[in-house]
Amino acid sequence: MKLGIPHGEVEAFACPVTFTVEVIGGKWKSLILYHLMSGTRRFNELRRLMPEVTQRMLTLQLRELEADNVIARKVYREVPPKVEYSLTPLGLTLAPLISAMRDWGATHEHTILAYRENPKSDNSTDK
Amino acid sequence: MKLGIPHGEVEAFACPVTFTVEVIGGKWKSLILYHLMSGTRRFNELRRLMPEVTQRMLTLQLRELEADNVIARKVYREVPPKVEYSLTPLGLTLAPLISAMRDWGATHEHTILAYRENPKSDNSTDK
DNA sequence: CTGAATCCCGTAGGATACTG
DNA sequence: CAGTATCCTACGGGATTCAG
Repeated sequence: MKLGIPHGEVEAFACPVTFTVEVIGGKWKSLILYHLMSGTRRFNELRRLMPEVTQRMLTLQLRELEADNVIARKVYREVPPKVEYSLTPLGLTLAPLISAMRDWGATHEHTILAYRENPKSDNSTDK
Repeated sequence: MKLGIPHGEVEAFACPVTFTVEVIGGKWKSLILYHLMSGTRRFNELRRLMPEVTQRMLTLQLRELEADNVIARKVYREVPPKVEYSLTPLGLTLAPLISAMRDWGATHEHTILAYRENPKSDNSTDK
């Protein structure tokens, strides 16, 4: 995910939070990392785990994660081809974060979905 | 951030991770939450804390967070107007997550930026 | 001061087809 | 099997102006 930082500039980000968002902030990156937390996965394995992601987007996001050294891509020169993706040591350090995201979502998903359906209308207290 | 779920459908997401991404996955949402963790902030206060965010985007993302009951918006009917944003109890539960993002970024930012400049070229081990 | 309203654009992301 | 290669569109996001 590109931010407003000039290309090729090794410049400190305004805030570390912003940097983290840049690394795992893609639409599918967190989910990819989550599925890799349980072990090495082949390309089509990931596709099956995430049916909503198109093949193209999966490839792109995998490449971005690879470019940040968060995941490793290992190609087996066989027929048929085989490619395995796994977390790098750096990627492993993200595991607690991804787990926290999963836990938070599991805990509050229901409440938030309900709130969206029926938001509080009692702003009257302010008036 | 919209995902491929039909509007108005209170349907469980494929994975809680995806849901969390939807809530805090906007380009600036995590950063907004981070700044609200240190206390209530006025609109222009947030603008000053995040100069790269345009006024329009700040407003939009604040509204989305509000719609998910993650932040609260309190309007003081004065002249000049005054609006305060703060974390709701639900938003507070995100604090550990945001902190973890900040810590991770602070810890690994340098390494990753360096890696981007000079990625490993020794894929030769596989061949 | 805190927005809303417009206008505009780049690109993230989707659908589909083709390939080593 | 694991991708490219195109094509296309929606929306994220910027700049500017107007308003209560």
